[in-house]
Amino acid sequence: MLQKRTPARKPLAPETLLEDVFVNLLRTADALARGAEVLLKSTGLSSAQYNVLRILRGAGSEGLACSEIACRMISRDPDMTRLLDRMESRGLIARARGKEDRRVVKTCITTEGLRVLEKLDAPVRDLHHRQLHHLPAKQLQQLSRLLERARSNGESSCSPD
Amino acid sequence: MLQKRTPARKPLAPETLLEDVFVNLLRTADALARGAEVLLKSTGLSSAQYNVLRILRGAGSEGLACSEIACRMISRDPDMTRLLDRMESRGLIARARGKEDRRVVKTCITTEGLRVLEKLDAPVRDLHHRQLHHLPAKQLQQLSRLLERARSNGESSCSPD
DNA sequence: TGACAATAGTCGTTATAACGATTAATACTG
DNA sequence: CAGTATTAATCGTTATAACGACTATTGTCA
Repeated sequence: MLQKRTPARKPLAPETLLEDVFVNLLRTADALARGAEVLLKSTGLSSAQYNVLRILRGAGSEGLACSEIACRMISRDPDMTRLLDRMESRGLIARARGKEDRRVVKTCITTEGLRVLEKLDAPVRDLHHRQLHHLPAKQLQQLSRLLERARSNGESSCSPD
Repeated sequence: MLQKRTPARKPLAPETLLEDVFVNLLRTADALARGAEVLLKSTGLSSAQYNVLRILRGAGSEGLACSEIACRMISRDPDMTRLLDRMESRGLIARARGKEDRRVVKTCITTEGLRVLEKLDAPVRDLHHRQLHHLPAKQLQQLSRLLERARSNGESSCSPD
């Protein structure tokens, strides 16, 4: 484990290493996200809307508060209200004031929302496969683990899906 | 190298592995990008504008065509014209029609743009350090390499900075 | 050379994002 | 139990992004 096996793939530039990681992360994320947006465009969903639907499907039938959705999202949206407004007007979600705490608004996915989501499940799996299948499973796990570590610094983690 | 040393950090779910990578990539990128936006907010630059300035500083003094900038950007912007409009009106860049091919518009960074950029150099390095210093160099290199591989599928690579 | 296609960039319009201030309901505190 | 702070969500406004259609310049080829 400690034998000198660094393959010197890059000249080990210590100054630009952090920046390389930063840029590569953003570039790769943008490339993957763009693929997803192309796929979603046919349904008229933005990736934020798709993400909300996924979160609501994963949550129980009792629904989630606005702020809970916001904090579970992949890319945080500062104005959940109007994002949900648009989804409600398309019939994808339903909202209702909470009974106990009348400040909160519980949001649920509708059957229409579920239907739209289900039609996307296979294409999305397929997309991920096309995007990432050229990496062996071991490297995918390594990557996933490193990514989690990378953001383990300053992020308030909400309870996962 | 082939001895059974998988530490079983995760139950090796083969179905959700691709999705995990996808979500972790987007989440981590968002976390890092948000830090950068906070830093840039004091200067009034968006991250796209900052990225353009970096690209133009890296390019020679002869400037770059609109489309060249677009294709080197981290997150592609579909409307370079108005992005550059705003930067020009703030005096950060200068534009001029090409002499040989009068279709192209060459864009250069101004001394004002360079000044703004230089004031950000140290804070940005510092930010990257704060965001990522908890990972040892070896893991950072691994991560960088895996990210490059991950997007080596469907992306048209422009000449790097 | 003259028609047609390709390329570079611009612009009109609509929808969305971003920022801050605001309202409403609940929790705390003396 | 009144006053203040906190929390949840909404709204007004401005700027930006997204999507096409459009103009101008250059290349291609019969």
